[in-house]
Amino acid sequence: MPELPEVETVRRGLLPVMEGRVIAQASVNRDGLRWPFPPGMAGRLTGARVNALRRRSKYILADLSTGETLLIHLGMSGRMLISGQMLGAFHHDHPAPQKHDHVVLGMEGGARVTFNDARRFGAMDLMDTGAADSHPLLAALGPEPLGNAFDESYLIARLKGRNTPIKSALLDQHIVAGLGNIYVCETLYRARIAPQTKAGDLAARQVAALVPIIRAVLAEAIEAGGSSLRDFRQADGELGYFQHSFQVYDREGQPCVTPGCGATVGRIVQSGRSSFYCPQCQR
DNA sequence: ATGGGGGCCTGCCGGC
DNA sequence: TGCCGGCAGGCCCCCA
Repeated sequence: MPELPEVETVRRGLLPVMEGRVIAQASVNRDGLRWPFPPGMAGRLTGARVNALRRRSKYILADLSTGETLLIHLGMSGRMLISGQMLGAFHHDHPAPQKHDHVVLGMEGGARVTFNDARRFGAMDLMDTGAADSHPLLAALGPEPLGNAFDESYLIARLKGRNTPIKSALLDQHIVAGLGNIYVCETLYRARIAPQTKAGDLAARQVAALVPIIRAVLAEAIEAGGSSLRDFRQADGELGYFQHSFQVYDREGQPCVTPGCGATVGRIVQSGRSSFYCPQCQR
């Protein structure tokens, strides 16, 4: 599921129940997910106030009153569920525990945040807040695509001479942090660039054009997520999954949506991942 | 350093 | 109905 827009949507959904609130009781139902949890994680979370809830790339970071920061990564199948809180006009009681509920944060005031992750590719870790930027998972990340450090000259410099397909380059979190398979497909479709094109073969103006397209694709998805947040207040409390219409992703065999194109969306596999693209529009 | 492939896990879906 | 292969929105690690 979660690329940058989905993670940002989860963060925004968690804000009203977590930011400024104390974790009254943390409970952990297994030793870890992708990696073992840090020693004594439940105890280190219990009693801590969440001073700020931030996002870096696809990671959610909760700065705690204890001087530590909680890192949360949703992996492929991680979900956050809020329960026991007045949400709009509806009150959500605590549902029965579900399979794969791994971590439960009981917040002061009665809300409950449950981290469920079937495939367990997700992660949680704790670090000193002052050293958060040097955490192994964060230290080598490229710039935020919606931030000032990501601009045309940066991307041109990073892609220059690169022999890897542009699809792989944009998926590389060291180059730009937060894009995943869906939004790279959508970006290349809008940019009319074939996913197989070697990154270093693109003209500077083509690379420059990618920057505002990446920003727009992500901003539109975040906007769609915001709409889903308003809807979810009257739905079921599960954060982060929202209906968003894609132009090429997962549309293999369907007609290209570009007016007058008439071609059929294709799919190729690059480094083990599906790339959806229009063979007519994307060159 | 760069690029490609394997592996981690479970669930779901389509075909037989 | 059941079984099986293929697939899934992420990311680390190892190899050439």
